Amino acid sequence: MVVYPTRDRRTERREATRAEILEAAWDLVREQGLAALSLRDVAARIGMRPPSLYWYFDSKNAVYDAMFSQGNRELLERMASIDWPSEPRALLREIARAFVEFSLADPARAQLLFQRTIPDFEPSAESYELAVQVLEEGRARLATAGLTDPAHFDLWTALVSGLAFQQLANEPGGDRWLGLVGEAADMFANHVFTKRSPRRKR
Amino acid sequence: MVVYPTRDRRTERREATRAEILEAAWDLVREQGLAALSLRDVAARIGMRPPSLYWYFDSKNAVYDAMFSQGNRELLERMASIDWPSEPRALLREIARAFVEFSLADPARAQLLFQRTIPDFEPSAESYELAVQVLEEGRARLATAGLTDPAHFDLWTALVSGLAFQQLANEPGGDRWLGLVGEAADMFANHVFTKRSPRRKR
DNA sequence: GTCTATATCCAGATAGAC
DNA sequence: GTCTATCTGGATATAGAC
Repeated sequence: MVVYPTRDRRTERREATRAEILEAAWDLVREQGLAALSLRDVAARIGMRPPSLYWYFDSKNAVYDAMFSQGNRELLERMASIDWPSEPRALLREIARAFVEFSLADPARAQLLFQRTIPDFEPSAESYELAVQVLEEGRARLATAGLTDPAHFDLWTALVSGLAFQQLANEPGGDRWLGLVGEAADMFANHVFTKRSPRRKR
Repeated sequence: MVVYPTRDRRTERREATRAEILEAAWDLVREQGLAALSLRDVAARIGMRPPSLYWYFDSKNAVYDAMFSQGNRELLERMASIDWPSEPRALLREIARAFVEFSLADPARAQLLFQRTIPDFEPSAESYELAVQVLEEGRARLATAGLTDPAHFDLWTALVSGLAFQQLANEPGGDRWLGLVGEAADMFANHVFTKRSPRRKR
């Protein structure tokens, strides 16, 4: 009886090369901007000819798609690795800080994950699923602080992403908005946790 | 004695054609995305051959630059045309609403003005001056409500642009975040207008 | 002012040899 | 798996005729 190996060395090697291609692609978008990515440059960086990349990826957008899912996975891992405080206000501050720092750490990645700026690219269903998961876990984390109002969650994402993108657009590498994360989280906390006398509807 | 006309019809015609080119460029970026703009398409749309555009603009980035300054001028006009309430909280709500509506009205324009997403494009000194003016007038308007803390202004721009870009990125054409403008402005107002007992520094 | 013709370059993608 | 050769199309930009 023939015994087949359980590890598929060919598949492993293929995955390793795919990873190498993606690493080169990340380097390039970090250096030249997300939209400036070209398969020629990717191939050159890893010592390949451009057509060879097509053995690993069906198209340029497939590369973007893999980067998109990789970026979302990184965010999920990052969020899962943090020891979250249980006190609600502290929790909000930490979430905001984690998201803003994640964005500032790699502007091109943030652009790919959170903005719609590549003309033809739309994430595949599988990759999009990861983005949904990011959002759902964020929602769940806020729920542990007692925040379950969907509108409050939307307000929260606007506030936090606004800090990150203002920092990136107006002072990349600086900390003017990064330094406001704590104040912003407190402002939000005061808003959602403070019981006020009901006012007239707007 | 020869009398020269005071109106230069040639210059007027040239300016009219420049405006026509820009209008076509706006149409195209609205349809296909800001980054997808090509001079071929612009020329085709107005019944010209691509080289002819170079009589009106030095380069493609010069077209982007003209669009950038035009967009900022539109925002300045829009802001100048509004009859601002004097009551601070109402003022904040109106400013936020005006900015978000301006952004949603033309996503490509908002991308050009407020994000850094075109790899090679940087606004000229003159155009950048307009962007600075937009910011300074915003700062001045908040100052009329008694808000002069620079950090508060940064927090404000993060909050308001965050609403606009979350709307555009996640639900273009919808109103999930647009509908939060009033609540967001109130949250900010409560934050900056409420005197609290001083807390320890963070 | 607008054109034709062209230069130059770059892009994504495929065919098919090895 | 990776290559060479090539297709096809697109881009910005310039030269020079009209």
